[in-house]
Amino acid sequence: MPELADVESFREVLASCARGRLIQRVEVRDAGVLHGVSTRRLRADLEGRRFTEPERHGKWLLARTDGPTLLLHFGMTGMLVCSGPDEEPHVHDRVIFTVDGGHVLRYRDQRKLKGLWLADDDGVARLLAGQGPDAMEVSRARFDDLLTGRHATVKSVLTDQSALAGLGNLLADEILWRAKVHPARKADGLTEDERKGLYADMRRTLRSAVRAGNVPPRGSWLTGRRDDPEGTCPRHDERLRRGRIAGRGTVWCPRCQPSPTDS
DNA sequence: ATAGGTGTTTCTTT
DNA sequence: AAAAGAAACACCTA
Repeated sequence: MPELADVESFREVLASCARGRLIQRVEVRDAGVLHGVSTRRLRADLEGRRFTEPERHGKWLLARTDGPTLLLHFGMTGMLVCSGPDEEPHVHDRVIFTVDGGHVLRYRDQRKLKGLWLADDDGVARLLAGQGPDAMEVSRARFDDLLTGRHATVKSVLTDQSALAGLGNLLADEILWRAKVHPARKADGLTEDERKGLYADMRRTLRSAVRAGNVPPRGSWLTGRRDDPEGTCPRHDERLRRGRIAGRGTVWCPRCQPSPTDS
C-alpha cells in the first residue's frame, strides 16, 4: 500500500483523529514494530503529551507532539486507522494510542517490515538524513539534476528514496506510463523534453493520487490493470508487458513506452 | 505442500 | 556505480 499518496492519507487520518489531543494511553500489542525504543519508554515519553500538526516526508509520517516526535514507516502493508473507543482491536493492530475526545489511533501492519521510532529533533534529522527531496515538493531544476546525474534506469532513480522521496513501485510505473517513457531507459539518456514531461506527469499523477488517497486502481490508470495477467493499456488494446526492472515487478505498455535503444 | 510472489528498505555480493 | 540477491516479516496463491 504505502507510497506517498497513502502516507499522505495517513497524515490526514492522524490530523483529524488526534491533532491537538492529549495522549491518554499507549498500548503496545507487538513490540516487534518498535525501533530503538522500548515499550516502557514509548509510554513514559508519550502518555500525557499532545499530538500537534503531523508532517510527511516521502514515505515517512512524522507524528509531532509537544514533546518528542513519533516517526512511522509503513513498509508494504502498514496503515493508520482511527476508530471509536470501544472497537475491538484488529489482529494486526500493533500499537494503539488512545487520545481524549473518544478517538483511538491504531498502527496496523500485517508484515512488520518497518514500524515506529521515537526521536527528538536531532534524531528526526538523523533518521531523515538519507532522504532525497519529497516528490511533491521537488523543483524542476532539482529533478533535472537528479536524472541527468545518473546512469541508472529511470525507474530505479525515481524509486530511490535517497534521490527522490515518496515514489514506490506503483507510482513509478504509473508516472512513466503517463509520460510515455520506458522504465528501463537510462536516466541520463532522457531528452530535455522527456524530463520536462516526466516532471509534469509526476506532478499530475501525484496530485490525483493524493486526492484519491492511494494510487487508484481505476481502469483509466495503469494500476487498475496491472493485476490482470491479460491487462491492456488504458490508451488502446495493446497488451501490457511485464518484467523485472530495478528489482521490482514492472509493468509498461510496449506501444506507448518504446524500448530503450541506447545503452 | 512446497515454492514463489508481494504498493518496502537495507545490507551484501557481483 | 549500479544491479541483483537475500533478508526482515506475514500471508496468499499456484
